[in-house]
Amino acid sequence: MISSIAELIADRIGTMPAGERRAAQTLIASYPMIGLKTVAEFSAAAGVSSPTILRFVARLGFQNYPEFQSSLQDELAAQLQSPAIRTLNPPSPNGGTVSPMLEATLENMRETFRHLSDRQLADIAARLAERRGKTFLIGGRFTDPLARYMAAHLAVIQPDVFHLAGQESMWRDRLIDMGKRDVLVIFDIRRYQDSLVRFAEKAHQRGVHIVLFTDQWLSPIARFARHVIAGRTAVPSAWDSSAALFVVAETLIGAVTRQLEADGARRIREMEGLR
Amino acid sequence: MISSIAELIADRIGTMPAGERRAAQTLIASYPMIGLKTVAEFSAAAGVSSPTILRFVARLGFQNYPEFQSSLQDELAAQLQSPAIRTLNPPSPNGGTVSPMLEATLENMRETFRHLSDRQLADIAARLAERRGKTFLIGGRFTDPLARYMAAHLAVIQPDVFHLAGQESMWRDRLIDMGKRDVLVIFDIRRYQDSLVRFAEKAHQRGVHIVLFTDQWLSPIARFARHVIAGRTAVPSAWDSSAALFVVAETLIGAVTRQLEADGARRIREMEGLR
DNA sequence: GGAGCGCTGTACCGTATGTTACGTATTTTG
DNA sequence: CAAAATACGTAACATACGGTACAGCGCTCC
Repeated sequence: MISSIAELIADRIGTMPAGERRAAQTLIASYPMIGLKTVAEFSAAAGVSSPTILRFVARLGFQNYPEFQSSLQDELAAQLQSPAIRTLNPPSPNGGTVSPMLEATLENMRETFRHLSDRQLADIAARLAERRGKTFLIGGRFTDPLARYMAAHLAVIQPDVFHLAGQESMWRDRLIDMGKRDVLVIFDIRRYQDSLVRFAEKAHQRGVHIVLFTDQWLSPIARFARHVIAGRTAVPSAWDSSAALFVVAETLIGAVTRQLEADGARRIREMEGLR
Repeated sequence: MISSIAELIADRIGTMPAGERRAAQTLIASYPMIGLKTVAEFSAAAGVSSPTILRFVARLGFQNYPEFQSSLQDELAAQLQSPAIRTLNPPSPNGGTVSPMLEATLENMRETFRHLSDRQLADIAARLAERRGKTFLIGGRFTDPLARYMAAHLAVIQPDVFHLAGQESMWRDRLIDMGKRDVLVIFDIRRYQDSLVRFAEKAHQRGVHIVLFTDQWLSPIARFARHVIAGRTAVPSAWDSSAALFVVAETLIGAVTRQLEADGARRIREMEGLR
């Protein structure tokens, strides 16, 4: 079975004429970067003419050059998605069935935070901490517990934190209370829920500051969101994993808490007194 | 020092207008693949117009789009050359405040799973999968969302799954329905809630099979529990972290699902038909 | 050694791509 | 609340890119 273009080339390089073989060798030499550049650059690097490159690509079975490039990109994307899990985590002590799940989850978290800057988290935390308006949280079918989790914590350290639960009609009515000064935190991963999208759109129209927790494919709500947190969700299971988003949520909770403490919020001091 | 385009974006995303921010978020979400495609595809994926994409790359300091793409390609090439760099993220590129939190969380998970045998998880999963009785789930003040999360999933793949919510009196009444054949999943971490302990004790007396998710100091409920999952909760934050327990819960959900599929559960097949 | 075949490059073409100008909408500021 | 500034998209534009026709060259095989 041939799964990569590199293998495909290795398989057919024997049957190629001299010029195309040079093209093949050049591509293999710095695989796959040259293939992502233009035909002209490729041909120059290989020391052949442009048509030879195109004939080379055609021989590999591609209809045209862009199709060939897309294929290379897909391959790269797949490679980046699963960044050689083996090479990373210490050769799991448990050889059993749980390990793959844990390994994938750990990797998801690293990957999620890699694409998430301190700056971005700090911005969101700051927005949540500045008590100008209200904070609303809502989630989808499986992610609503995350919204609840976050709401439960935030509600302790600041007033006006509301988790939107129950029927769609229930929270839609709450839109009246929302305005420019308010923040709406939404959790939405595949399969994205229409009701949430509609809700987000309406809130957006009212000028609500939307913070979206979603997966790497981005819920359509990203259109309306001021801040988007894209977490990795793929695990070897029938279900998607929300663990990475959960950790981001906890991080955010911690950051907001620290922020409020730094601001010397009266509420925090009073609360410590109550314990 | 900014070395990658991703960091560059993270640094400036705050100063970008809405449209360009969408472009930035789209790129980050599936970094860097979208950036290698055409402006038209990029703009479509981000839901903005082509000029916005170009303004976005211009703001990042590139003269034109091809230059931006070349830069991305160089970055990719460097990454592919030395996959080691990818893996050793630990020398945290984020010198900021999130890393310690993430590191601690990852370590908590490893530590939690180290003390958790496959056997133990398999036993619990088996107990949950064998449909002799009902499954009840409940949690404490901050962990109840975990109970909800697990209940939401289990309820999809099997009947008689109940999340106990609301007032204490509410779920205490449900005790009448519980018996030897039933399973009660409890989440309880510091500070342990008396109400939960009392509830667990009563359930135990009725012969209910108790599965306890708790922290490393063990809730008093451990006395009555048939299975105890002790997760690490310590993180550099004002709050305890439930992330490790969350991951265990997801693992368990996955295991139960697999088990039921293996059993060829009628319900699973019917459900796939309903989609 | 000559005829035939196949490979390769030059030159040209059509088009898809990146780019720019401008008008409208939206937000910000006084 | 008005006016200015900024941001965004539509549409027209230019270029450079991929694609193709064709001619020359070398190679192979009679």
